[in-house]
Amino acid sequence: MTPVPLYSSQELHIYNSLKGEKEVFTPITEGYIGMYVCGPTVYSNVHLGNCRTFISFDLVFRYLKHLGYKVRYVRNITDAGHLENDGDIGEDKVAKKARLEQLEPMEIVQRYTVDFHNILSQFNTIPPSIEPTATGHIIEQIEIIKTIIENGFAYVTNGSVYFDVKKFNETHNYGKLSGRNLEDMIANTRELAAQSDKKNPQDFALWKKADPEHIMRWPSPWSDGFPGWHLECTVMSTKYLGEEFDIHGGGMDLKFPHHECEIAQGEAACGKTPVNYWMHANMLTLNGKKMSKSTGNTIEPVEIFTGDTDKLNKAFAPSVARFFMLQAHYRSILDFSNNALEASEKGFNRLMEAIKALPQLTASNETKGFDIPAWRQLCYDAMNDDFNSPILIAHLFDVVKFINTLKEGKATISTSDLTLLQKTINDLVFDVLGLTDSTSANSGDGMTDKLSGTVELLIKLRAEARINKDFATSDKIRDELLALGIQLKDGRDGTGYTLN
RNA sequence: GGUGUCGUGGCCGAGUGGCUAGGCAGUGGUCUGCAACACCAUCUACAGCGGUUCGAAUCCGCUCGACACCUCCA
Repeated sequence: MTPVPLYSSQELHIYNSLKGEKEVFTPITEGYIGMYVCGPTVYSNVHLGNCRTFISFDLVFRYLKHLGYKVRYVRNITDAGHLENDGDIGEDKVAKKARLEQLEPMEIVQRYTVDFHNILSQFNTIPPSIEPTATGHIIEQIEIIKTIIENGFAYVTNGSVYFDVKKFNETHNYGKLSGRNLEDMIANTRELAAQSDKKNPQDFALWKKADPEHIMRWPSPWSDGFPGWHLECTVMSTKYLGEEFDIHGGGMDLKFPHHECEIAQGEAACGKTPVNYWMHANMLTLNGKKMSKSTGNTIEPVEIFTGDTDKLNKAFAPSVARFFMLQAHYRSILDFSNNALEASEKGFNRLMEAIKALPQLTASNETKGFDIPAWRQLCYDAMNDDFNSPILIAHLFDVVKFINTLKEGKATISTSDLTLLQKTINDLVFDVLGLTDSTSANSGDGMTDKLSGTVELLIKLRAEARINKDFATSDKIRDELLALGIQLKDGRDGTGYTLN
């Protein structure tokens, strides 16, 4: 009996949040994919939770490209801020921070955009094809508001423009993504919006008139003000990907109201539902609670890279943190902890050690002990099943064992299988998972020729001491090098070393 | 209050009706002057109660617990 995997073909299945189930992925235009992911609001340093989402979609982007699709990946920068309290004051987050620190708003935006790019680059994410900013698309936002008003789904009050959810719901379905229905939402509205400009509490702002002290503002037919948050994604996705596109991603916390509003805006403006496949990446938690800037329950990537935090016992390489995240499925909640990271680091190093041994392997006439083509298929089956990276990684560890038995000469591999193995590892570990070998000496504080020569000399001296049974000297060399972060490794063919 | 997700071995974390995921830790072994490192082997868990079924961690119901969204959030 041959086991029949869930998806035995090469067909890619994606869990579509809109349908609540996995579907075969079919792009609108064969061979091409339009993908939009909601980017960050650049008013503070990114925390690790933010990064998880972008790493999740980096995996998606990488795999789609690996499958041969031409992908246009659009990820915005929210630099106009959001309405902080949709309903009354309407304060812009970026502008608020600017006032507190006496900086220009765009200075804040610049600083945290640079930080965002820097951190994501350390996590080895591939930059999006287009990274548009909200402030760069004010004109387009104003234009689409006009269209929505013309189509009868928005109204103007005191210089602000609101989306008429109730009206929209008469002919469309507001709530189809998040599984809510408007009647329930109205029935469950707790507080009465007494002094609100809105007809209904569910209505959301498309344009907000700015208070006099509000710094970031633009002229519009309705008032000097600023666009509503939900609108920017609709405008930028439509502009660069069209009125209908393939994939829209974002954090689970954006499902409602943000993405629900995007659907409503798209349908109200264009008469079409904008997105075929909605994908939501789940949250990274710390101490069992969602990471969130506002509650202070966060850890910043820099703290992980330096180990300079009481939440960790040591520093961890970006690639280890990335590996840790990929060991969980993107739709699962993942809890961050020192213990979990340490476990991942050890597994990651074991994987990398096996991969480093690949070029030294010699091929034989036939493969014994492992079925490389079948293994490769299992790896792809895992990825085709809604980007199941943890299953892929489990399969990678199966091949690690095989590589180790090859190293010990207890198994053999044919030339063609060895080539296939090397290619598959290269494709999946480096191209798709986007891992990098952080343990090798090419990192910044790595070995210089002088230092490596010195270590080789010490190894030689230690070997002589051991031959003379002068273990006091040999142990001193070993222990003091270890204290410096250089670990000697005695093997059958002599002594090697690694940098810790 | 409404909506939804989830509860898996010491820890992390896959899996959705029968075929013991995987990683880490632990244990046993190989290697070693002793170690460390590395490698091999091993450890049979699915919140509780009831139901459906030949068979349930997986489906259904209830109970308990956790989390998320309903306000800015990745």
